[in-house]
Amino acid sequence: MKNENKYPIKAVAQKTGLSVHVIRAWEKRYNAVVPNRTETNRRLYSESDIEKLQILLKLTDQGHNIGGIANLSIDELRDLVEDRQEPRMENYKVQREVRQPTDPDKYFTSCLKSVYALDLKELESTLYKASVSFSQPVLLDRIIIPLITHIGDLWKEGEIRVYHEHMVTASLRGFLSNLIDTSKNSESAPKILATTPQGQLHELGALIVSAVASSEGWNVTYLGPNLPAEEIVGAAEQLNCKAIAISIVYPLDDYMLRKELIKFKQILPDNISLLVGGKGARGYLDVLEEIGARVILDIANFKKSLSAIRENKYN
Amino acid sequence: MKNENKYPIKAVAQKTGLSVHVIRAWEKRYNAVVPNRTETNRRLYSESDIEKLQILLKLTDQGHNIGGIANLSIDELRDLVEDRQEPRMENYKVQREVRQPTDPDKYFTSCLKSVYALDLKELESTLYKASVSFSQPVLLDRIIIPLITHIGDLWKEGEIRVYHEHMVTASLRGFLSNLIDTSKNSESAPKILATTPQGQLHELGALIVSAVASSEGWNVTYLGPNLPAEEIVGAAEQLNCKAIAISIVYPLDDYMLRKELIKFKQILPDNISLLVGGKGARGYLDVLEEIGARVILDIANFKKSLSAIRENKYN
DNA sequence: TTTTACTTGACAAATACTCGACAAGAAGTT
DNA sequence: AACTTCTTGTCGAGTATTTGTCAAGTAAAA
Repeated sequence: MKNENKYPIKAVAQKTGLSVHVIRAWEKRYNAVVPNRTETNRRLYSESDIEKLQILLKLTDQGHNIGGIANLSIDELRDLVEDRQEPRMENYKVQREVRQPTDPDKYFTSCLKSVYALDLKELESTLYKASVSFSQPVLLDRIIIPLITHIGDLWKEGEIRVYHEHMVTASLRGFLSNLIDTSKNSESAPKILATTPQGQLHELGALIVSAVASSEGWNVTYLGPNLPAEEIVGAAEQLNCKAIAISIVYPLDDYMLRKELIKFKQILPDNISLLVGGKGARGYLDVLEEIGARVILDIANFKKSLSAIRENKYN
Repeated sequence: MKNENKYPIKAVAQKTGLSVHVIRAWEKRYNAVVPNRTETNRRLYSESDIEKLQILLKLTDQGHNIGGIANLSIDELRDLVEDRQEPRMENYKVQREVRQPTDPDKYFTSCLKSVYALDLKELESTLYKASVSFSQPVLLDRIIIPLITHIGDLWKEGEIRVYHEHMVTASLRGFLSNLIDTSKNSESAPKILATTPQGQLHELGALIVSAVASSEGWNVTYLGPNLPAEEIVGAAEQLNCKAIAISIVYPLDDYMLRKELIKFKQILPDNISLLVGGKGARGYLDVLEEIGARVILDIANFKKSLSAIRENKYN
């Protein structure tokens, strides 16, 4: 058994939500928890000390007076805790069973309709429903990505107005950032940074990339669109990222963007991979080759590159 | 296996957010991290050195005293780190709502720290906790709005880099769009559209506006930044909005923006109110008067205008 | 030369410790 | 209902320890 007296009083206070005053008072008055001390008389608590304090807090919230329960053992305390009602599994089950196997395409067209109608509520609730019915890959591949590319096409052809595109972006951004959920993947997962280079205001591509990378177990930081090369690299370095993913949508050939991309050659460290995707990437193949970037043509391709980088075949 | 000792102390300071003084002090006093040296006695840190320092910093924020943890191994340290993701709701809600340092300022400074460290996870989890502990107005007035204005100031003074500002934007956007939650307010609630005019890429102001309006019971459609006047009005008309809120941050006087604003005079229907806010709005008072816009100076002001419009005293 | 990094020693602010006191509320008594 | 008494969270004063910061002098780099 390890000697686990590792927590100073401040950490205990933060973990339990008690104030340091109260922790000391409980010790002095009732010997609720008597921690070991360092040579210089500082308190050092063990994990079970903390657990006991947590239970005591819960019990006092439930009406017990601290003086009466403080000197009980952990086991005795546990018996006192009223267990709250069980999680409501039934609800979930019912949903699952009732749900009929539907076609992703139906959701897709339904989303599209909402976009035309500028009906945000409808769009979001459809997306939400879809996210319950389908796995994340299906959701991405069959609904969200088609939706985005379709919107992109319509926009280029002038079939829809700018505000349509903005609305979809805003809406999907919210939806996808839920999907990404930074806290999901562990600290130790490899990190990737997603953004678009300066001048590129269309961020949906970068959002897709973020969602895919997240579902592949990466730790994604999404920085929004329109960042200069130095900033992208600076952020990637500070975050210790293994890779940078940038998305280029439009236009197909832009002198400024070309200049912006070339900057990467100078400032990108060896141990960071650069992935470039999006419809617009084709227009810059020569520059991309020169700066040593990987060009991503589709999602499958992107996933492959991710796992290659992860296994250090590259970098 | 390359044992890469390639980071000089300055780089380490930038990556970790610690000062060079502190890094050296930790080495001298506790041998926290003992880097290799060049032939001329300069420190050269490895990646794992940096990682250890980052973990140490996080742990000190979590209440550990540096002297007590500095000589632990990386693995031992990792075990100590709180991976606070699964708040078992029962514990959390009951405890946190009642107890905890109920000081919004603490959350504010804690958020600011996370921004400096580029620690998205930490930032979002702090915001989440704050949203549990405080009412929405307090959350907005005491934490989020100060955070945004502070970031804005730092940015203007060149104290932080562009990617800091982007990170906060991306993160807050996700967070606020949850807060706004389009489906919350009823169909019959008055509608408002929030955005920024063409050329204005800073969207945080518009996001605040959205959050406030939503908490006042409006039905908010957030269209993201950088929309031409025709598009804004077009969208407002199609959505049957009672009001349009646009945010101007910077620069204080821009010819293009002036032109953009004047367009509203031509195309804005009588039954739609135009509200203009943000630090940058002061620079355009003359134009704004001409186009019949309401200038919003602060949040209280904004709320008043909203209820006035709602009651049809105006429009 | 000017800037940056290194070491050492010193200082001051922050933090933790003990003890004692106070006040609001709960519980018991008249 | 009014009055004790008890419980318990909070605070302050005084002391000790911990820790971030800085200055001075030297060495290396630009």
